[in-house]
Amino acid sequence: MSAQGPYLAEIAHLMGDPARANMLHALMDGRALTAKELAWLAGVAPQTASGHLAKLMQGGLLAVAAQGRHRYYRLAGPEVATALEGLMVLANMEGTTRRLPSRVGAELSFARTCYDHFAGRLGIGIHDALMTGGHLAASEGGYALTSSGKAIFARLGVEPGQSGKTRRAALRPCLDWSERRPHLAGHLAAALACRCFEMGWTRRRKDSRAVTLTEEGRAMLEAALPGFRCDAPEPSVSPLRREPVPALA
Amino acid sequence: MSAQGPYLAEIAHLMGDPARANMLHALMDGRALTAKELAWLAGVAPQTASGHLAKLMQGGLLAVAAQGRHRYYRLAGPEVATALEGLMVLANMEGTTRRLPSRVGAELSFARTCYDHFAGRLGIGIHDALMTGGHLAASEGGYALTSSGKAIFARLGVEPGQSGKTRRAALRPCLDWSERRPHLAGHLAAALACRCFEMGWTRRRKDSRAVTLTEEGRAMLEAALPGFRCDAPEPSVSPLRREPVPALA
DNA sequence: TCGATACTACGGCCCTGACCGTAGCGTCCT
DNA sequence: AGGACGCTACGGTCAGGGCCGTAGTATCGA
Repeated sequence: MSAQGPYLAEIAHLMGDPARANMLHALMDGRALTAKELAWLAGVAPQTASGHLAKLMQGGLLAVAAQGRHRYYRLAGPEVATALEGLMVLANMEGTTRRLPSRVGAELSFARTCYDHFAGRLGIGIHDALMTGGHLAASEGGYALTSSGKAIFARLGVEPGQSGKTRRAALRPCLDWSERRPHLAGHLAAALACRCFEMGWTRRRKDSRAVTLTEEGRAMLEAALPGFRCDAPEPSVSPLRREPVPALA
Repeated sequence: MSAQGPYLAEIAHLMGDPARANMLHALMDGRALTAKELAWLAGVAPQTASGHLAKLMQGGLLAVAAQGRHRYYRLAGPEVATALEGLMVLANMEGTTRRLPSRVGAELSFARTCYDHFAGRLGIGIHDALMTGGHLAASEGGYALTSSGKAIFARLGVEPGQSGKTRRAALRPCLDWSERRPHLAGHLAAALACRCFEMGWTRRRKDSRAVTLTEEGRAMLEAALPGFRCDAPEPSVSPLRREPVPALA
């Protein structure tokens, strides 16, 4: 039986505490945050957060970079984000009874970052436009760009460069937890997202993983990506800070 | 922030108990097991198992079918298996310190079922042969078969039938936790596995997710799938029942 | 050099939840 | 009908672990 169970439980147990889950969720946009920020986000005292972070480190889920008197924590790698996404798919689907889709922040389901790439309707719009345009080809473990796809990326300022014939696919589908359809992950997707932030086509919100698509960004994507569409986000009601809504009872 | 954290933690917490993790792991081959079998596999008394199963049901991770005085539990859906796979990737990778790959049962890493399709080197062999042969094309969220791919599946006795233009891809990559490379999932992969069991090309082990590739099965796959290769499993040392090896300290 | 800040280490409180005992209900076999 | 079996419900016990208090170490700014 290879004794997988216990290890599986070890990892899941680490993610199964509300405070730690909040921290991991906050880190899913790929940024690195300080212990204090994470403590605040998780809703616990810094001492408590420190203990949680130590456990997550020991479990190999986080990596840390000490910089002066700050310690910046980030997810240890894309596999961690992938695993979390898998759980979030369940968390959003489980028993139609609870968690109605409407509860998901409108901005968040419109566009957000997923570790290092775009998710939400923006991510899906990009995926679909490339797919229906025939710019994606099957490749080891995911997609590769066809020549027309490479041209599109080049036009957007992302050099598809071979990146050394790596094992992992440059692009791969990643199931979107809010839309329940795939968007694009992989290092080319990350490079595209990076380029979008760099050029001001998209902007990060301050205290959320939500992303804003600027007018210029929309124009650029529509020009470069025939068939791209991505309906505007509904006007937000309230930023809805933290203090999670009361559990289901 | 959309209060994802708490829900995420809820699901992860369910998976984070050793007994429950063992149950879920045992169900990952897609079969349905009775409460008593699961109790035995998890190493707890039936009363305890019953409680765990109720929790997993309420969490939406399991589905149950009552048949006479037995209750057959199974995973609620492929998403659950996917989420578990995501965690197992972490569990096998985490800190090179613990869990050396050698600990994974040789038979298990050679061939096993992953929910409803093949994983391990067998699954990867199929994936790679189709991929390098150019039998896969990119498709919404995964792969589709090219015409040559359809011919191969037809030759193996699997009718690729459109299955009604569903949203989900017929084939999609699924990261293999033992080999750390993708194998094929999706309903066509499931149909292929089903066909292989049906024809006696593969056989299930009794108390393990490991799968045996018969001589006939190997011959069939090599004949139908140009480029297919799948090295034999190392002779197993001992079946290594359960009683998980002592934790890392 | 001194204080402020960021973080971690330790200790004690307390609650969640895993466990199994007994008991009860429904189903199958003879 | 009677007994065996599969499963679940309930109650008591107990350990694991989350929480924050205080205290200690390292870094930055003046």
